[in-house]
Amino acid sequence: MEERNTLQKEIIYRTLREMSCHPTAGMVYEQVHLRHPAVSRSTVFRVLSRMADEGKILRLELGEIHYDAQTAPHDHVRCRVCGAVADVSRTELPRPGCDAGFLLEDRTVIYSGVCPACREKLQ
Amino acid sequence: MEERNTLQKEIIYRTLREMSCHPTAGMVYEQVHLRHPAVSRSTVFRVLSRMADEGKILRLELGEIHYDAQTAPHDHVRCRVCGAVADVSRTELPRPGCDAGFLLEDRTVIYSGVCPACREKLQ
DNA sequence: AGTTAATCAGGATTTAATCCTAATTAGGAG
DNA sequence: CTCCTAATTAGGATTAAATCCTGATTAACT
Repeated sequence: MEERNTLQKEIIYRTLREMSCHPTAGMVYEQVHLRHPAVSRSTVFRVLSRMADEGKILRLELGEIHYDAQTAPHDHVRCRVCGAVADVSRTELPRPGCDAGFLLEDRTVIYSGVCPACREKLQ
Repeated sequence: MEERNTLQKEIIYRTLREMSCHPTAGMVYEQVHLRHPAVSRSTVFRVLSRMADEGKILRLELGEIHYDAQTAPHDHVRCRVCGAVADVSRTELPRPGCDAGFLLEDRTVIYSGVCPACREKLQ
């Protein structure tokens, strides 16, 4: 028997799509739990992790793992003040001269900076 | 009173410098503990974290936090098979067109790939 | 040498993530 | 439609990195 379509998967995926804040699994669980208290936390963690393995969503490791329903190529920026994560357009990256003999397959670019809201507060 | 020079800091920093594997705090503690069993785990975590805050060493977040005594500009690659981390030369990165209103200050580039040893095993 | 605030040891605590097991259920076969 | 079975789930236990706490220690200034 192959992959099964369950209500839980549907709920979790739809919830993630509605969250534009690049949430952690815990944050997704909180949202899901509001409307669907019967869905367990294990299920949220497991389903998100598997969907990321399958490439249906993106997994972002920033200390804690964040998820992103937007799978088109893009990079990320994290606010060093409040921790907010946002998308930035992807830039071309030349191959590094020294690669230590690794076969390079993919790359993750995370910018660090200050988000608009925190820029105001710092003024 | 300002920062103090302690034997523990000296030991931890020298140990990190001798480890070229981009260790986690736990891995540094293991090494330190072999020769200096009186140094506590809290101290290793605290000292490494503070040194990273001060810019004396680099903090690398890859799920777990790794440290790097090499502070000259460079990027990193992680083997997706065995988890090994190595340095790669840093490439210039054009500013992204869309930055979501963030003030961009820094960036982290982590390549994913296969290390030389795992490339052989996969053959 | 005395003073004091920075630092430490050691253990408790937190928290994200994973693991475990019995119960449930999607989806194919008959 | 009903049965079957393997995939999935709920819920709690467990793991492991990281942080926090408290009393003891100590670097470094006077």
